[in-house]
Amino acid sequence: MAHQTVGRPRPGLPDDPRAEVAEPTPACPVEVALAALRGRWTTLVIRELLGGEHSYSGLRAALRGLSDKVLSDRLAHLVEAGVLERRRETGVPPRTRYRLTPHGERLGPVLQALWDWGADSPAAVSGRA
Amino acid sequence: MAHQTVGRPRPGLPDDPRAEVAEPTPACPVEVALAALRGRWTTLVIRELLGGEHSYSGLRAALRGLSDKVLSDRLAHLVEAGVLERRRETGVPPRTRYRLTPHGERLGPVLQALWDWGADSPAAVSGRA
DNA sequence: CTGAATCCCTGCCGATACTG
DNA sequence: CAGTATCGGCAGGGATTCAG
Repeated sequence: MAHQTVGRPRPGLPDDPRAEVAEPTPACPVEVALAALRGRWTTLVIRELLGGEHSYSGLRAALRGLSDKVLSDRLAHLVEAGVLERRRETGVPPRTRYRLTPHGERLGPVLQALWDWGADSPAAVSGRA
Repeated sequence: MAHQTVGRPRPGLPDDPRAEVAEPTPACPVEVALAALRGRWTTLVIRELLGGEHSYSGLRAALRGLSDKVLSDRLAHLVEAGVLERRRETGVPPRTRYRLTPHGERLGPVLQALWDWGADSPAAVSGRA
């Protein structure tokens, strides 16, 4: 009775053998998710794409301060993680469109959960330096 | 109609000014949450505490491979983030108990969301190297 | 327009040793 | 038992430059 936080029979933590890992391994789904979100600017890139697909320069325009290197790093990483889909428009001015995959769309609730927790955080409320 | 993923009127993304940040700033609740979870071993430490309070050595025993430095780093960081509470038992053998704060307990659903997404991830399913 | 290549600097993490 | 001190290696990230 002391802790039933994760004690529900959902396809999650308690019964799954991967929940017993004693080391940070890629086998743990939580690590997989955090690995996908890892890196500065990553969530902001996702947030832009949650609002609809964008071109490379569109993203760069929306996220000033983000260098080319980091942006292309993030995009490649997110494509690799199955979050984004890259579509090249082979025209005279080469265009590339980035959009969320269905799996990437499902990050919406995840980010929402992170948001809700963070918004409720004492650090966010009391403005602790 | 192209994207209603975050289009619900929950206390989250669309209407909140903090959702429009063009830079990774601590003002964004998502950043707050990810900052709390940041660092290797962090989620595993939290997982151990989700199963009930532990002593310092209890955590170290549960998480072999985790050095003292990193463990105390993580604990201090999580206390700072309002996730953990440290309670010193000033007895003859000095004991220190770590337990989740109510706010820390609320990380349960967050980790669940991360788990669910990661478990559904192509990288986890198809075992992509 | 869409990146890739390079350089440098910082911060994280692990190992070891030491203290109250 | 519960940490802190110190050091070194390595990866992440920013600015700039170059290429397709």
